Amino acid sequence: MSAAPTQERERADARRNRERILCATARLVERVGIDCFSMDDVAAEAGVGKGTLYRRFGDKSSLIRALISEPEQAFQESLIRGEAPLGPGAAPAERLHAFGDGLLAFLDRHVIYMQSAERFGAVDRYRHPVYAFYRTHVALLLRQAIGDAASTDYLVDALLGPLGPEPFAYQRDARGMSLDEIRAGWHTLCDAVLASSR
Amino acid sequence: MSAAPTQERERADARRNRERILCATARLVERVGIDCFSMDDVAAEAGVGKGTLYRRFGDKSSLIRALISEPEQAFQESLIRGEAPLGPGAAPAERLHAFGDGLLAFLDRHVIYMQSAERFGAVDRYRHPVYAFYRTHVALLLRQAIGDAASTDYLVDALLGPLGPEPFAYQRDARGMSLDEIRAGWHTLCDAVLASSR
DNA sequence: GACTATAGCGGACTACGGTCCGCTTGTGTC
DNA sequence: GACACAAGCGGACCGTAGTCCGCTATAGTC
Repeated sequence: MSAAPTQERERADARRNRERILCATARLVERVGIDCFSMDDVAAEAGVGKGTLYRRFGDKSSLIRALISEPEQAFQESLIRGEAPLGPGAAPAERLHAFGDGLLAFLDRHVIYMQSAERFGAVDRYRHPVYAFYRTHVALLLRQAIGDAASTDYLVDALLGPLGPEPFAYQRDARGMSLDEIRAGWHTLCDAVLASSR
Repeated sequence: MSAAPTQERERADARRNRERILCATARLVERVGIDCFSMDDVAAEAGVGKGTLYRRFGDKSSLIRALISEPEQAFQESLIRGEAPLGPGAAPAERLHAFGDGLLAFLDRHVIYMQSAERFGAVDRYRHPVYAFYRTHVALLLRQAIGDAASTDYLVDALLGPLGPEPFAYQRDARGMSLDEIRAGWHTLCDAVLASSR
C-alpha cells in the first residue's frame, strides 16, 4: 500500500492519510465487494474527511485504479525493460503475442477493478493515458512487423479492442470462455492482422 | 416521436405524456446539448412528474436511447429484410462489409446519443440486447463465409469491437479520422479476418 | 522553542439519478 | 350516467459523487 509518492515532498500527515485511505478501501472491497461501498464509507473507514479523499484521489475512479497501480505499472515496466519476449530482444510478432498474453493475464486478475473504475470514470478507456501507452507500444511493434500501411493505425485499435475490461469480462463471465480460449482467440486475430499485409 | 407503443393497450394520458417527454428531451438536447440536462429538467420541460419519467423510461440511458430507437430499428430491419447487400441475397463476405458500412454510418450520425446512453446505463454495451442482435447477425455471416473454426466466435467480437460508440468516437473525434478512413480500416480488419481461415 | 506561511484537512453543502407511495384519472361494466 | 378498480401520476424523499472554504497541523526559519 503505497501507490507512488509522485511528489517531491510529501507532508507526514498527507502520507499517513494516503495510506490510511488505500488500506481502508482495500479492506472495504474485501469485506463488501467492489461497487458496494460509497466514498463516505471509505472516508469513515479511513477516519478522514471526504475532502481529504478527493484531494488525494480526485474521484472514485482514480481511487479504485490506485489499488491496482502497482501491478499495472509493473506490467508497463516489463514491456519496456523486461525480459524477452515481453520486453525488447524478441521479434516484433513474438512480442506482440506476448503483450496480448500478458495483458489478458493482468485482466484476468484485475478486471473487476478496471470495470468498476471505468464505471465511475469521467474519461473513457480510450482517452485514458494507459490506453495511449499501450497504443504506442502496439503501434511500434505492428509497424516493425508488417511495415507502414494506411490502415496500420486502425489495426492497432482493433487489436487493443478485445483487450479492454468490458469485452474481456463479457467473454469470460457472460460467454463463459476460459482464459486459454480468450488467449487463443486473440492470437488468431493477431495472426490474421499480421498476415494481412504480407 | 413515438418510439413504439410496445404494449397491447395504452391509456390516453400515458400516450400523451410519453410523447411530451420525448419531445421535451429532444428539445433540451437541441438547446443545451446532450449530457447537460438532468432528469428533473426533462420532467419540468415536459410538464410531468419525475415518477412519470421513470415509469415510462426506466432510467436516463433508456430515455436517451429512445430518441434514436426509430433509426436503430430501421437499421436492424434492413439487415433482416432489406435489400442486398445489407439484407439477404448477397454473398456473406459482401454482406459483412455492408454491415460495417451501415453501422459506421449509423454511428456517425448518432454516436453522441449512444455514448451518453452508455454513460448512464446500468448494463454495458456487450450485455445490451442490441449487441446480441448484431452478434448473431455477424456470427452467421462469418460462419457462412469462413466456416466454423474454434476461434470464429471470438472473431465476431473482434469485428464488432471497433463498431462500438467509444472506439468510434475516439477514432473520429480524438484521432481526427474521417468516416472514410474508419470505414477503410474496418474493411481491412474484416478482410484480414475473412482471409485468416482460408 | 516561537513564528509564519502554506499544504493539508474535514464536513456541511449541492446536484443529480433513482425510488416510493398516496392521490388522480381513464376505462370498461352495468 | 354512476361505479369500481386499476393504470398512471407526481413530487417528497433517499443515497451518492463531488465541491467549497474556514480551520488546523506541519515544516522550514531564526
